Amino acid sequence: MYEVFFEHIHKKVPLTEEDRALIKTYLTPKKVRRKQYLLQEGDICKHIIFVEKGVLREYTVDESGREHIIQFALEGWVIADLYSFLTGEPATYTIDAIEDAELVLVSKSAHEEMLQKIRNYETYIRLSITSAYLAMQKRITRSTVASVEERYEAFISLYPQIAERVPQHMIASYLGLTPETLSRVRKRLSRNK
Amino acid sequence: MYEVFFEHIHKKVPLTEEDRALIKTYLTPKKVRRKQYLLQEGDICKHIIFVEKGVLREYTVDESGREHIIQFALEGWVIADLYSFLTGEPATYTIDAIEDAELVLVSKSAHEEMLQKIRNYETYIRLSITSAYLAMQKRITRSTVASVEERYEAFISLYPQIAERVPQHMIASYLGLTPETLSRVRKRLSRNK
DNA sequence: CGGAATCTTGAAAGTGTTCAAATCAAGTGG
DNA sequence: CCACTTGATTTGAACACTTTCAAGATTCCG
Repeated sequence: MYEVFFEHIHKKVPLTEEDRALIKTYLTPKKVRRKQYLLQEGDICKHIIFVEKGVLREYTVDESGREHIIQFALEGWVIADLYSFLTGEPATYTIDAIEDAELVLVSKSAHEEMLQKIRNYETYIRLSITSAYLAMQKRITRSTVASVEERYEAFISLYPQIAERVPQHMIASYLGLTPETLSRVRKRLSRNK
Repeated sequence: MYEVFFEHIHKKVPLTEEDRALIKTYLTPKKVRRKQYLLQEGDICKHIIFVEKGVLREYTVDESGREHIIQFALEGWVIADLYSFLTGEPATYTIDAIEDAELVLVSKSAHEEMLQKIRNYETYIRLSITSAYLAMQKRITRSTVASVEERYEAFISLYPQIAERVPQHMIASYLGLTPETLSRVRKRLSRNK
């Protein structure tokens, strides 16, 4: 239990056995089914969610009812409405499961205590958010610099596992396209090969 | 000297006088003129740049020579090609001054030493990058959910100082539009008021 | 098996871009 | 301080690309 979770931390910082044991006392495991919500817009985000197994997504719904996916999370990824989690404001995003999933939850109080008590936990969080920031920055840059074709291909090569396990219209949503446009983009790309 | 810098840190974490004195030993002041480069694509980003006064911008240039601004930085903001700074890889972004500016530089060795020696510095960095992450996430969300008009108005109300001090075509670049389109957007908006 | 979800395709409409030119504002050197 | 050059903004018309709406084909799942 928590193997993927600790492996993920271990990639960023070394953990002593005590640290590890202490951290375990703060964690809550959770299993969810496909389509199950983990957070709904308007709720307060009470946990940081770590994915041990399965796939989640985070998205907003605009006035006309369209979903805009801002993030996927599969094994080894972290997901939350961070703004809501940190401030206690209602969430603007919804999180649900695309596949049945096994998760590890970290509550706000657990998070805060660990930040204080375990220096390596703070370092882990700092490094994680830094990676997330860099990934997001690349994403923004690509969205203005690259063509739709290039953005799709970059997505496929960056996240092949997501592309395999997630329906195409959700990838379209993530890329900011309609499903129809993505379908046509794929057709164009396949013709040129 | 360094007033804005320390004020900015102080908003996130409390600093003892010793911390403050110690941090000062790691800082390098720098003045630059309008249009002067602080980092060029291909160089290695050797410093985190804190803006005491003036305005900087960070951008990439695509194959057809068009500039895409990914970030502005004015008083109290931090800017760098973080990926290049952290990994030592060549920078993909260029940073230059839009106005004459007074800066505070933190070198990589200074940054690393401070992270180790000053717990509050690590916390400050963690909180800063978290804010930057949240801001960027909102930006991505807006870019897919909101209309061009809404994005422009959101920009103006979020960053009125930037709108005042930066030429309009740079705001267009930041928003992912051509200068012509932004000009027309502004016209549409002013007609409706 | 059967209904729901997903993906594809077509035609029309909408929106931003491109290219060119005119106007306006600003900075520089004489 | 003016004249001149350069940069910035605006406007127009044609064009390119994505969306919208509708419908058909395919796949998935209970």
